[in-house]
Amino acid sequence: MSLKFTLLGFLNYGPQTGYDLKKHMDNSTQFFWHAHLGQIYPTLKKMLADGFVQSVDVPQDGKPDKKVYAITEKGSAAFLKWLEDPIIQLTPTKDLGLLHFFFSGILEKEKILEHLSFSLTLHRKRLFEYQHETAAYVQGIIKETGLEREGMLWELSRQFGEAYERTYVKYLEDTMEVIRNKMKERS
Amino acid sequence: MSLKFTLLGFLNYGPQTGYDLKKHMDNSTQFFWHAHLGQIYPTLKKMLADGFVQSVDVPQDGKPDKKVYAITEKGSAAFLKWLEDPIIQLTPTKDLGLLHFFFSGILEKEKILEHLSFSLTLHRKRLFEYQHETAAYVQGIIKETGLEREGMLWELSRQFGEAYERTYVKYLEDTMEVIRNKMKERS
DNA sequence: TAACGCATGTAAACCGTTACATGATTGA
DNA sequence: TCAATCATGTAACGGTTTACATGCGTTA
Repeated sequence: MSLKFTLLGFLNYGPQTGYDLKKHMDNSTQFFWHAHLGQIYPTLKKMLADGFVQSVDVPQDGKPDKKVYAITEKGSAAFLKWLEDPIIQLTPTKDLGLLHFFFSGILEKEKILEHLSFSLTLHRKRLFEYQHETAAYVQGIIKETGLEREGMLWELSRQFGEAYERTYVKYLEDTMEVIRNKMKERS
Repeated sequence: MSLKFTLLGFLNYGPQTGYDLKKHMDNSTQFFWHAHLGQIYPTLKKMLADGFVQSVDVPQDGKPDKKVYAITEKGSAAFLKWLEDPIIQLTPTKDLGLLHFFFSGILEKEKILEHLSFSLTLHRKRLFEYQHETAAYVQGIIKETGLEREGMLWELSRQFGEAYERTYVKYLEDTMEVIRNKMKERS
């Protein structure tokens, strides 16, 4: 249900192919909504059948044909309706790393610290990505499109990601200290 | 695949029914791993068939019969193996609220602020839950079980939830200020 | 008396990932 | 020459939610 609105959201900026949509998602919504091509193509097909989008086949030479999708009146209306209604529930979170940590009581202290350290590496890397690659991409798109108002929201969304990873990194650092200093060795 | 390990993790503390497992999850892992009974029962059945757990039927009066599951040697070994291997990838995040915000450029400023304010209410409530209900539950379970080492990890996991919601609340407050002061009205 | 808690389960529907299949062009 | 990029799609599988079905006891 939400992938549909994600796709409508991007198509609302202009006509694109499924392949383009995937790339845009990978560069922006990736960190709060992602999808694989194996899900995107069938979803677009269904949206076409339901009249939310139209499509035009564009032959290309040296490359496979493109199927360019554009949002319809019906699609626009459905998207606007979705935007105007508030999101009234928190999206349930899943985090394998935390689950793993939660159950780690039977492991040795050193092993727990090793796992936390690995997790820290991953989150530092992600934080760096937000601060550099993602930040640059957002600025690039803003200049390209000239969409100042939208651009502000894109940049603020990126800032959430940055704040989240900053918190995660700090948490892992602090937690490692606590485990190191306060946890007893296994008996 | 991960629900299996979640269930093994709880069964590792002692034999329980599917219904018990659901309640424990709702009170602890809920915020980083959750499941419905409609998924838990079939998963336990499969784990039984695969030899990871055993079960005993316990008749009760005035209440339906219980099916109490216990972890087996094979289950223990599989769980320990899972614990010892590091989690080498970040779990992809989904957050409908952020997705919605990301695409809100065509809404009026007031509407965006309204949505953010609603989200803020939800996150403040969740933060409060972490600080009170969840904190009390964790302390209760630690006293009940006397598991000091495990208890430390349960409490640290709760603290992640608290830190996360604190960051979220601060982000929403700051973001509302930015929108209020810096965003142009729709032209 | 209506709702909630206890307790189990199945079935349908839906969402999401991975693998398979095709095939030319471009860059390392 | 190998990998990546462009471009589309299907199929199999797996994970997740929701609805349905049952039924007694307790509490509001």
